[in-house]
Amino acid sequence: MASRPRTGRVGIAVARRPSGGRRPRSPRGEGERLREEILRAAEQLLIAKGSADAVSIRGVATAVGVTPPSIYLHFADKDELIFAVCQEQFARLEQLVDEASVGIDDPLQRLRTMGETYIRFGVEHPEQYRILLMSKGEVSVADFQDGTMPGVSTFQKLMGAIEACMDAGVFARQDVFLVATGIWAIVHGITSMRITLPEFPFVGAQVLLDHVFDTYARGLAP
Amino acid sequence: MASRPRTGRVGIAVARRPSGGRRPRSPRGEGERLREEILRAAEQLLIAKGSADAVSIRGVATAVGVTPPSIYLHFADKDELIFAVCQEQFARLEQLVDEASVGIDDPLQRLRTMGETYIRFGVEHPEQYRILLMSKGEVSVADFQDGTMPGVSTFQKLMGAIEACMDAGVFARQDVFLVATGIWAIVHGITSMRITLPEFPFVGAQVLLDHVFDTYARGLAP
DNA sequence: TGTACATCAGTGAACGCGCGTTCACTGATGTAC
DNA sequence: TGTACATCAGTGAACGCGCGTTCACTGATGTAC
Repeated sequence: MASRPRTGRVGIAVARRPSGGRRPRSPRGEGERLREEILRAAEQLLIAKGSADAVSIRGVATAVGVTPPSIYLHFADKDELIFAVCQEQFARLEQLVDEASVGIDDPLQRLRTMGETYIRFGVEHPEQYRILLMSKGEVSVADFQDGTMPGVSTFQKLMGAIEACMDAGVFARQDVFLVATGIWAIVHGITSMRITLPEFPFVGAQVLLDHVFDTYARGLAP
Repeated sequence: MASRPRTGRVGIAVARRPSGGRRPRSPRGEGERLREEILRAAEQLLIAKGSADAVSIRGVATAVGVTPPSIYLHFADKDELIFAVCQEQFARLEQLVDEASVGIDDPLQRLRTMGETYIRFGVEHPEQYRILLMSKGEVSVADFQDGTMPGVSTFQKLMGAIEACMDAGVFARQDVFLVATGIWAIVHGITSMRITLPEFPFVGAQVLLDHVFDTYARGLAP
């Protein structure tokens, strides 16, 4: 069998300070600036490397232009840093989907747009999506149980759109939560398939999405 | 924020030789035995750890009862070993789905059974499934392009079942490949959702599967 | 106005660890003559 | 039948590396008296 690098992470060029030099110290009282810069660097590295394991404290520190111990001024340990990055990604996905659906009156069209936006986020940010919803342990729903479980508000918007479809007589009336869960599973399936096997859906991405959406909508019709 | 281990792999008890001691040397001419034992140990470790990164050559060697360099008698490097394990998992999934569908005459029922079997494999072997179809780079379709792309025969059986549904008048006649891709995306979505967010589908797993399948079948009906 | 002191935003060096991989070797078993 | 030799299935020790994390520190800036 021909052997190429697979597990190994090779040849990924990684962000460094443009200057290559050391970051100037924040003025007094603005130590929190560094926290932001660390988050940005960690996010970028996560995208470049594609797994939390492959992101190192040292790598993040170098990218920011600071020494490794400085990271610990703002995050208790590596886990807390990775977790913070993931939280931000969740928020971004939610915001995009929320924004996309406003102002669309046709409820079926609104539903379709939400799905398309979700899938586009996944395909355009595959590493973030992978960390968020295809990874093990790095971030789990349980981490959010106390307080703000992410996606709740978006999931509620999804249920709202479905209910609107029922009100409009486009969907038969049935358990909205069940329908929403099913639709999310489908949208997640398409997203995740396109991320893992980008070469696979020899049928075009849009063709597949339209087919699945139309078929499912037809199945949900009264 | 309360901090628990997330990224870190902790406290996973790992297989060792039952005896704890050293493995007896294979008799002459049967050096290939070790290859099998390495594969079994690597598979088990992959399941226990949940990522290829977390499986080490040294760990595999210890589990087998042999020294690390012995691994290199049978595999060129770590990537080749991980890849070989994944190949076996693919074959197992295929075989299960194939076996499950034989002898079921009702084409719609056959389709449903294939999907259920697929999902069950995923849920019961979450780490293998993750490596196979939710991971990055560890195994890619391209690796199989030369020769036997995995899943092809199973995908063809899926198309066969769909075509039978069309012949029986249960499905409207349309592009079989497109329908098969869509169904696979859906089944993959449910599987992957149940693996990543086992706590999520507060609706029961079977309820969700039935709902999605029935809805989709209805959408595909003439 | 001058100065001792506290605070802030970091640094430098080191810790112990596990990793993939290589290299020269060993000792049992079979084979040729 | 005896023995030199080849082969096979491994071993032991070491390589250089990058990792997360800790610890004592430094030097600039503000504040109290």
